[in-house]
Amino acid sequence: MEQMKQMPDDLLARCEVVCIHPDKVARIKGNSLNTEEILELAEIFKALGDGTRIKLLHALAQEEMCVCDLAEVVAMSQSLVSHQLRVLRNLRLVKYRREGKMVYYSLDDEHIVALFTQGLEHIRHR
Amino acid sequence: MEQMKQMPDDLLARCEVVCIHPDKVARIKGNSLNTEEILELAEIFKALGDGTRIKLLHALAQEEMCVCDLAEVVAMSQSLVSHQLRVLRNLRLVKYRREGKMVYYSLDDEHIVALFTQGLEHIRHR
DNA sequence: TGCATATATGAACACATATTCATATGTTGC
DNA sequence: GCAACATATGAATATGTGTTCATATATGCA
Repeated sequence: MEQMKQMPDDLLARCEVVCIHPDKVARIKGNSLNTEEILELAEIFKALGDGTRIKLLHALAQEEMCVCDLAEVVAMSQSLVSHQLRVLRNLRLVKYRREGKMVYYSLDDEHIVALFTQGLEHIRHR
Repeated sequence: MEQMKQMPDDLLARCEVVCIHPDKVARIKGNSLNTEEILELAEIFKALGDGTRIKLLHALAQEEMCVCDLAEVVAMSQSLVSHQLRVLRNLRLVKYRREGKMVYYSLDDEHIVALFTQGLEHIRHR
């Protein structure tokens, strides 16, 4: 802490460890994802990063289902299922249609199944 | 709440909304992932569900890099990068090798790149 | 209209987690 | 040994998020 006080101002301004390979760093930096892509990617993966939502998506990957059936399948409360379906809905991972009192959900994106499969491959091969 | 008190005990024991399509529910339930698979899948996707880790992985997808260079590339502190690299290490998504004072990280799994690509495809096609 | 059912949602809580700060560990060279 | 550097890590904090509870909305039926 006291050594910080002795550093010149320009070094203080940088406030970071020195980089070792400036050329490599510049090259990789030039090929980085833009902010929007990073945020969207993180959102998608975050949505898949929860056991309850994985169960829901895996069920819906097989068949369209109504909310109360989904609740039974994943053995959780209707309220929780509804909340999580909204998360998936907002990310357009699932779509829904109303039929009388019931609402039927299904997958809205073929890529999701592909991500699932790839993820399963991953954990099964090591 | 008072209506709960009036319900017969067996209904209270179920304590859930009635399921509408028992046959369908049974079928989907029979084809569900096991607990361990769900947990592992969630862990992997959770690791990918963070902007900082996405940046790190995307950089490592191009080239092996040492920690201080990674910190410079993602424009974050060395401490944070180290913490996040540990997360990726524990999940065996990255591996490392020591060379003198420096530690070089690289991807430990080809599937990760595939997941990345698939995710990018997803957000770019809609 | 009123009641029952199916779903959605706001609020609250508990828990996880990303980030920062300070410091420890490990390596090189003197 | 010591000093400088690269990395790792524990503690603290702040923010996010999964779950529950109560309640609201919407549809169908008598």
